[in-house]
Order: sequence, then C-alpha cells, then structure tokens
Amino acid sequence: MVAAEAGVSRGTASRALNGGHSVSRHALEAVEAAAEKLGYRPNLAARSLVLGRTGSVGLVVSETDERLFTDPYFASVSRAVHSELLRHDVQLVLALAQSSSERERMLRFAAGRHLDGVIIISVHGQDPLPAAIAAAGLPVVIGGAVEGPDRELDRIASVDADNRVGARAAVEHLVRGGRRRIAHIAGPLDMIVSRDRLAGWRTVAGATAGGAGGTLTEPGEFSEASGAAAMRRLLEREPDLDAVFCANDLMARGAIGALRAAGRRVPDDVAVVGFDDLPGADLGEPALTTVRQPVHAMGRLMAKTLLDMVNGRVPDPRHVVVETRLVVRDSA
Amino acid sequence: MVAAEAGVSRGTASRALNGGHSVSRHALEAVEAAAEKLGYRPNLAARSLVLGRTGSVGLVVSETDERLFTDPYFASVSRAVHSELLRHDVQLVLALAQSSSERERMLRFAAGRHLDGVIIISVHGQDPLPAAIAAAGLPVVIGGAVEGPDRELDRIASVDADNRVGARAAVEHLVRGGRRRIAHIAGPLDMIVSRDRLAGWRTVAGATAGGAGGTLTEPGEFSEASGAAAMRRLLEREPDLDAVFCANDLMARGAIGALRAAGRRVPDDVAVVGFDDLPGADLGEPALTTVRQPVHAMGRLMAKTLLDMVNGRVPDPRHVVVETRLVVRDSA
DNA sequence: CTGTTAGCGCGTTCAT
DNA sequence: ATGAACGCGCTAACAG
Repeated sequence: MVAAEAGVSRGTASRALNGGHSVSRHALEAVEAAAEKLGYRPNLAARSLVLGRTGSVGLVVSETDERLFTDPYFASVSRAVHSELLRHDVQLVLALAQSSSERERMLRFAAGRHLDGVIIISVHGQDPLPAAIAAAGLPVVIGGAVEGPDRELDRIASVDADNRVGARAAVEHLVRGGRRRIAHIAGPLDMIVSRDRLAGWRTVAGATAGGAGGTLTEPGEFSEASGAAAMRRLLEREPDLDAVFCANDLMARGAIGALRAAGRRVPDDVAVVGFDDLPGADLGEPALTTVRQPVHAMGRLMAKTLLDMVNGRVPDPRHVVVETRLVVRDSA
Repeated sequence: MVAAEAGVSRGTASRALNGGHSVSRHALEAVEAAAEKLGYRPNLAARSLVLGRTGSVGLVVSETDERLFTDPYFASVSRAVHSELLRHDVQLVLALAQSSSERERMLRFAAGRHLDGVIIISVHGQDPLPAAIAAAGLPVVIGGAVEGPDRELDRIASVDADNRVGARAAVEHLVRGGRRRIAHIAGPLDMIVSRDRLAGWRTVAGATAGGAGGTLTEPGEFSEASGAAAMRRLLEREPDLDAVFCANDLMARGAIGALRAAGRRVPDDVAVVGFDDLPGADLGEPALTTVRQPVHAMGRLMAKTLLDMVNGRVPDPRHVVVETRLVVRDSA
C-alpha cells in the first residue's frame, strides 16, 4: 500500500481511507494528502476478495439486444433499478444474456463473485439461470413470475404484476363497451407473463361469442412488427372481430397500424387495448387504452429487495405481486 | 481450494483446471471429477487479483437512459461491441454515466480494476472521464472524435466517422437538387460530432442564399421530439426554406413530422436528409435520404482496438476515421 | 490511537 | 509430474 509510504503503517492508512474511525487527525490528514498526491486508487478486486463484497449488482436481460433497446419497458425498469442502487452507492452492471452460451458466461461471472446479486428480467421458459446463480450462493430477484421449484428457494425472490387480473379488467371493459368478438394478441408463449395475460383474457372472452371467443388468439413477440403481423392473421381468421386485447403496448401500436391498413377504424370498428402504459401511450393517435403496470415502482422494489437479500435479510413475502390498473383512453 | 480435497495438491489442481499442462491424466481426471462434484466455481476476484486481469471490459454511455434506450444507434453499437467481445471470451459490462457523480463512481469502478479497459461513447464537452481512466492505467477507446491533450495519450484511442465529409456530401446533394435555402438541425453543440456535422453543412450551405445559408441552424438533442421542435423554430425564422439537413435520423424523422404538421410536403416543398442510416430509415414514409455510418463495423473496431490495447499492443494509427456514404432515397 | 499479523482464493515459481 | 511456498492488495483482529 503505497499510501503507507507517507508516514504511517498500512493498517492506519486503511482505517483512514475508509471510515476514518480511531485515527488521529494528524495521521488522517497525512494519509489523505499522500493518497491524493499519489493518485491512489484502492484495488477493488483485492477489497472484494477480503470483504466478500463487490459493491455491484447485475441486471441481466435474457433478451435480444434488439428488444432490449426497442421496448421502452426495459428503459423504465433499468432506470428505476439504477436510481435505487445509486442511493445505496451500488454499481449497476447491465448484461445481456440471449444465447445459452452467454447465460453460461453470465453464470461464471456472477458465481465468480464479480457481483453481489442479480436481477433478472424477461425470463423465458424455465430458464435454469436463476436457480444456478442462487445455487452459487448469490441472491436473485426475478422481474416476473416464478414457477416450480425455483419458487421455494430462499435465495430467489420476485416482483410481478397481477397480469391475470389486469388482463381480465381490460377484457371486461371491452365487454361493457358492447364488444363481442374479442381477439387477443399474446406475447411469446414461453413466458409466464404472456400465459398469464392470455389466461386473463380467456376467462372473460371465453364466455362471449358462444364460447368461440376463447380461441381467437395469435402469439406475437412483444414487438411492434409482430403485433401488426398477428393482427393481420387474426383479421384473416375472423374478419368480424370487433376488439383486440394486446399483451403489450408495442404490439397494440402495431395492431392499430395493421387495422388501419386493412381499412378498419379504431375504435369505431375495432377497439384496441394494450398492456404496460408506457410513456407515449397517451400520445399516439388514438391515445391507447391500456393496463398500467407501475413499472418504476416495481423496478425500485426489485432493487430494494435484492439489496436486502445481499445484506442477509430474507424479504417476507419473497414473492410479491403488485396491482395494475386499467387506464381508459380513446382506443377502446 | 476445495478441489484439492480430491487427492492432489492445490498447485496441481490449479494447473488441471486451467490449461491442463504438465498434469498426469490420472490427476487431471480426479480433479475434474472433484470440481464437478463440489460444484466448484473459481473466485474471479481472487484470480483477477493475481492475474491483474478481470476478463471484462466496460461500455460506458455518458447519456440519459432515456436516449440510451431510444436511439437505435446505441443498440447497434452495443450489439457490435458485444458480438466482438464474445468471440474473445470477454464479458461486456454496460454502464450508464449521466451525472458527474455517476462518472465518478464509474472511475472508481474502472480504476479499481474491476475492468480491463473501457469503451466510451457519446462523449459530451471535454469529459474528464476518458483521461482519468487512462491515467489510472486502463486503456480507453472513444467512440467519436478526440480533441486536445487526450489525443496524445498512448492509452486513448478512438474510432470516428468522417462527419464533416459526410455532412458536406449530404448538403452538396441538396444543392445539386436545386435547393438553395438549406437549414440544419444540429446535435447538442457540446459534442464534437455535432460540431463536425455542423461545420460540414456550413462549408457548403454558407455559399448558398447569398451567404445567409450558413446561419440557418437550430440545435436539437438527437431525439425525435427535439428534431420536431427545432424544425418548428426554423420554419418560424425562415418560412421559405426548401431543405433541411439533420444531424441524425431520429431528428430527421421528427422534422418530417413537424413539416407535415405545418402543411409542407416532403420532399416536394422541403427536402430532408438525415445522418446514420439506422435500421428503419428505409422504411418510413418517405424513405429517408441519409448519410450511412458503418456503425456495426465501427463497434467491432472499437472492441478489437480495446482488446489489442488490453494485451499491450498500441494500435497504429491510434485514431481512426472511417468513411461514410450518402444513401439517396425519397426524402431528398 | 497505532503498528503488526493473518488470511481472503488464486496462479506461479521453485524445488523435488 | 507434483508439492510447498510466495505474493497479488487489501481489511480485520489483535497487541501494544
């Protein structure tokens, strides 16, 4: 420790640079001056080796960078997580993990103690990554629902929106508006979020149009283009549909474009409801009726929960579901 | 080292887990089996302490998360950087650094040897971060131009597009098309990119409309909304303008919207040229004439250059400028 | 309040 | 081919 070259011993220097407890004013000033003069930077690798802490947590996105940078949802979540971490002086490390080889690398990275904990969003299928990281001893917070054995692991927590309830509210709103042939553009069916929103829709729509309402669905991929494509397929299958509930706002925007291209007016001919209430949903033409997810609050909660776990506290409940709310605008 | 519990000494185990050189088949297998059984994960913090290498590099974006997730430019760059790093088995760590306190944290993070090197894009003003990181002994690659003393530092390299030339080509194209009152929507003037594109425009436009062409400019912030706002200001100042060159595609899109809202046809009344040629530029209505920047190649080059420097090679030249190319489509 | 010592987990020399 | 010992830079625990 070069700073010790400035008068005192390494122990004293270390104390001075950290809290400054139990150090005389004189020594403290000498150390600070020396550190300044030498441009001293503590080696964080060494520090984390002895402390068992790195002071940084990861936000891993199991998604193509395409979607990461395209869907405002991720922007909102990262912003929320980031701002919460800053308050606790913790560094955010954003990492992509699309392919399984990248997930494997991520696992090595996290398990190798480069991180104190990990937040994972956009989990597809039953991704082994969360459980693997937890098995390596790191706390994991999942943004979204958790099923199966993972749910029981003490090191895994989650923050999810009440997707089923939200979806049901959306479709009930359409029914109240007199719509009968209500279609659904779903998200990728390997994601629990998608299946939950689908289930919420089916509960209500299955009771309309003589039960046929429960089959009128096409999957998309949460992107605008995939929403437009799904909408075209639905129109082909069922030209008479009078409403469509989309699993997110981006697909809703795509659906509106496709409807217009097909000569339908929104909401006169076909009503459209989205999910998320992302920034901008209120601006488009027409303004989008959608289910609001408190994304910012959820992001902060994920961060806060993770930090709690990093500090050895097990949150109770470990799995929280936050409320959503229907926001009625012009499109339905 | 727990793996040593499986028969051999720690040294042998270490050799077995790494190259496997100078280790008997028998010992090697024993160690591998033990590692597998114990779910052994090397502690990367310890490894980087002794090796002086972490195997990860940072991509820091001095930008709001808003823009990071909104401007497809960042998506393209990160994708390129990421893919190149993967080939070399290096972990990408994405980090935001908007405020100066976040930059300070980033500096501690990098200087603390959590990273082997750093790529910085979207540098505003003369950000002290690059020089500070370089001073801490880490190699830095800047995406964009470098001015002043930073340019001479051995540890700083850069990859930039020939913004002046590209801008000039765009404006010359407008002149050839018979346009005379050619306005410019600039980027934030604290960025060299913006000033370079502005200068390219001024070179040519300054010679049109009796010299008045060189003053008809308004700054934006590279976002669609700021492009629209700048366009409105320009129309107010100069209702007769017949063309506008925008410092990026996003602002060009915003400008087109504002022009239409003001009742001007594009390109009939006003021609519009952008910069970047981002995915989607060819799709909109009208398809955008723009200056193509080889973003993917630039991203890969940044990554490759950084890895070279991490390995002790100093690239020559240290500052490279890549060519851009005008892509003529419908909007001008 | 301060100096000393030990040890975090690893790769690597040097003997053997 | 292998084992023992050392040191990376740091903090914590213990003496003084």
